[in-house]
Amino acid sequence: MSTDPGPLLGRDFFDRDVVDAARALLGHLLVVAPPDGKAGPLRVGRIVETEAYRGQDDLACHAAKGRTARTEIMFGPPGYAYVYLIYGMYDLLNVVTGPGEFPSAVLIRAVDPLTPAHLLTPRTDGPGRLARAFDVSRRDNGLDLCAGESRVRIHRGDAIPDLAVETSPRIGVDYAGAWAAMPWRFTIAGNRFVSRAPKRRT
DNA sequence: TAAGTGATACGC
DNA sequence: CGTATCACTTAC
Repeated sequence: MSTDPGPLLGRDFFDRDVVDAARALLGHLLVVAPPDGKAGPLRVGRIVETEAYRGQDDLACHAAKGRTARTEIMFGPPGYAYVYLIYGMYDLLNVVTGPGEFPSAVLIRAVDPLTPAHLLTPRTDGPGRLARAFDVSRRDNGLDLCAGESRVRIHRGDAIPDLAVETSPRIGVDYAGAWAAMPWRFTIAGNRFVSRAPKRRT
């Protein structure tokens, strides 16, 4: 039923500083096939909101805890999925980036769905809703997003001009001190699927 | 505005 | 072992 989403992004795309990668991911396509044994449409969404989490010094980044079972994937090569559970309910999808094995990842916070809306149950604005709508969960942790046979992949989409990109502080990381102020959230200005930033805690 | 949910990391 | 915390969302 669906059209071919186009070429995959190669490993070299993700092999760069995470802040650059978070910016560059805007406009590209998250493509997710149904899990083995499950029916459903091919889900495709244009990435409209991302956040960068950068290394062990960044107190908002899970890698600040060091190399643990959970963060291990971030200490590996770029282009792999880092999926974890938050608040006991929501799976969040990240893409491991570089340079090299520098521990960092981009959180995909929202997509503009290209798959017809009536085929997607919930909304795709916000990282928890997105993972739920696209049926991404911890079982996908460690998947190679650059491999055509992977269930979860990222395909080339349209480039977004700098004028259409806004930056802001990351959401929900006020515990991270000065790191919370870094403008490492990237959004496509005015897109209706960008999540609404909740009021910051004090 | 608050509560829900369970893995994780850390202290004992 | 116990428990505080959490890159969120939804219902009151």
